[in-house]
Amino acid sequence: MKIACFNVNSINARLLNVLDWLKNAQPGVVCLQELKCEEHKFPREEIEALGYNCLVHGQKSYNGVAILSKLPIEEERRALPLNEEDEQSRFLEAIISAPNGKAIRVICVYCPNGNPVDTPKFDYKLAWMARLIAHCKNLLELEEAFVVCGDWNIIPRPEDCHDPKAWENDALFRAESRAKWHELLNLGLTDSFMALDGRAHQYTFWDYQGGAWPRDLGIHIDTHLLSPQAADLLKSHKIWRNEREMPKASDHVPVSIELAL
DNA sequence: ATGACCTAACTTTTAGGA
Repeated sequence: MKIACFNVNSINARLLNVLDWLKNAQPGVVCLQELKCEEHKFPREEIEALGYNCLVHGQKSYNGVAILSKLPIEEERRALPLNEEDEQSRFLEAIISAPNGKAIRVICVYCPNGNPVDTPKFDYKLAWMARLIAHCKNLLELEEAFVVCGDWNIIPRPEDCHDPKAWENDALFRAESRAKWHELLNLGLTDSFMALDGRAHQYTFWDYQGGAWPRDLGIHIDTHLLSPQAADLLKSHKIWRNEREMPKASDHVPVSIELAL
């Protein structure tokens, strides 16, 4: 089964791109970020028509996440524990039932950007990541298969961008942000990109400005983290780079993994 | 030429993105 993540930068502005990609890629599960709409404005009928059950955690204008699943899906939570009062829709966790009687937990994340770094936005980013780390630590104790995927808003390595110098004081590349990333991985999670590829300059986001796409000046910030039980099932990892070329493309491209499930 | 984008919103300007 294919599990994908895709920051769509408005689901309604991106609907035709998303529907085309779903038909082409045929993922079983998709975690969407940056819906930029409330649940009642989510294009549920069009997506359900392709065979997906939709869990939607929307928000007016900003943020917003969803999980689409061809298999039965049940919501677990729509906020990180101890963060239920968060006004920003950035988290959605569900249990997906496989036909063989097995189940997999899927967590969709849209981690905070955190810029500018000398403001409360950066503190919010780091505190949000700390809560996610605590939650993943608890989930790992269950010794079950789970996948956390989405837009991390963290550039893990210098080679995950074109010019590390240009990013050195940005919230996405600051030492504090990358330390949180390492802390999360060091719990015992597997980054599917690093496990199966790991090459330099394999970007998942290119800014709309400055000809970033034609010049290939991107950053690698979208990937999947897997519990050991999920990592045992990991077959492949793919960045759908060609999607960035499409008319009206999002600034992110879809990323998918194949699990033996 | 030192700029060049995109989106939602009580739209004619702003906030946010990364």
